[in-house]
Amino acid sequence: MTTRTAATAWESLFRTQVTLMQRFEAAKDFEPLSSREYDVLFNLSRMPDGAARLRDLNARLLISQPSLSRMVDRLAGAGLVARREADDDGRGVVVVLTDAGALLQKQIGRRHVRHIAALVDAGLDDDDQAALTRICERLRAAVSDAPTTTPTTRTRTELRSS
Amino acid sequence: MTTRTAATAWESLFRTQVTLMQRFEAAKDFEPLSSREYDVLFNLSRMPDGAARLRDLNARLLISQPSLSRMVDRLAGAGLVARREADDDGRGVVVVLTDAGALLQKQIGRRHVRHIAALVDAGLDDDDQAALTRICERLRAAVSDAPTTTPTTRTRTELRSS
DNA sequence: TCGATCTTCATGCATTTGCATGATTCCAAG
DNA sequence: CTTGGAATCATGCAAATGCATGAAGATCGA
Repeated sequence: MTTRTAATAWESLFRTQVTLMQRFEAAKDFEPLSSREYDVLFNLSRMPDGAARLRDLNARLLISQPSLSRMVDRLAGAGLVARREADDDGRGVVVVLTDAGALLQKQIGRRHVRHIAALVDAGLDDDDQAALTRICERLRAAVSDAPTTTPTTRTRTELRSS
Repeated sequence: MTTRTAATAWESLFRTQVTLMQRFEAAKDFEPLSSREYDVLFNLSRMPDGAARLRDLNARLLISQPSLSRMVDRLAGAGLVARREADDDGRGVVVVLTDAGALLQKQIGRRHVRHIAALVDAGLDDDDQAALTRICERLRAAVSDAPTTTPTTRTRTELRSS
């Protein structure tokens, strides 16, 4: 059955991500930031002007909207990003990478990329690396296009309440 | 340069994981648990007797040891796992899946696997799925074998302090 | 134009997490 | 056997996170 190979593929992908990320965390690749904070700066650095709407940033992260809102507050307090109001939408907030934020991202990024290469090169040859990229991009594109399934409302059981 | 393809491969892997996990979270696949709590039950379900040392469990998760210790407390309070003392190590704690925990894991797992298959099958054919599994396992094995790099002590900057 | 609904973001509050540290137990060198 | 250090887990406490909700602007049909 094909559902088994699909589940196995996802499990391999997920576990591999966990294993690699454990190494990055253990080596403190993202210091002096948390990995999530770095991810915000990294995503901003890939945007046209180092800027993105809060909502678009949130769409690329595994973090809730309120958490991102407050994380941006902290990053802004540290001078790594700046908040601006979107000129085309009165509700919108644009997060911009400051010079200091861009610099810090580059510094961390250089160090981090070296660590990535050390681990990935040790396990995969160039063909495997290219294949991995191609397959992941294909999967991600397919999922991004597909509509989000909204589940029927279920109750979140509180573990402590039993 | 090879460091670029390695970084690209990791970035693809990571972003794909984020995208898929966002879907799973949005669909509330793990209800009534959090994804992290489900991951604990899932990992236990794959162990010989549904049991594992706290430290071994921690080695498979992206969570700190104190957090896992307290999460196990909550899961035990909910009757999904039980704590036992390791018979061969006075310090050790063995976490065992209870019948209720095993049942809940299976229920969530069935639902979750269907969702996985729906997304993965939509983007990848069988060959790609098999290749993805093979490459990820190869990478994970290589990283698992490699020794952990211990960094020089760095200071964690508090964002709020500036 | 008006009103209903959706979208976007912020805030109150409880829960969860991580860091630093402490208490035990295990282990290995002498 | 003893002792110093490593390994394993728990706990105090501050910080970060998520959920529920609110405020305010945008959008769209009547």
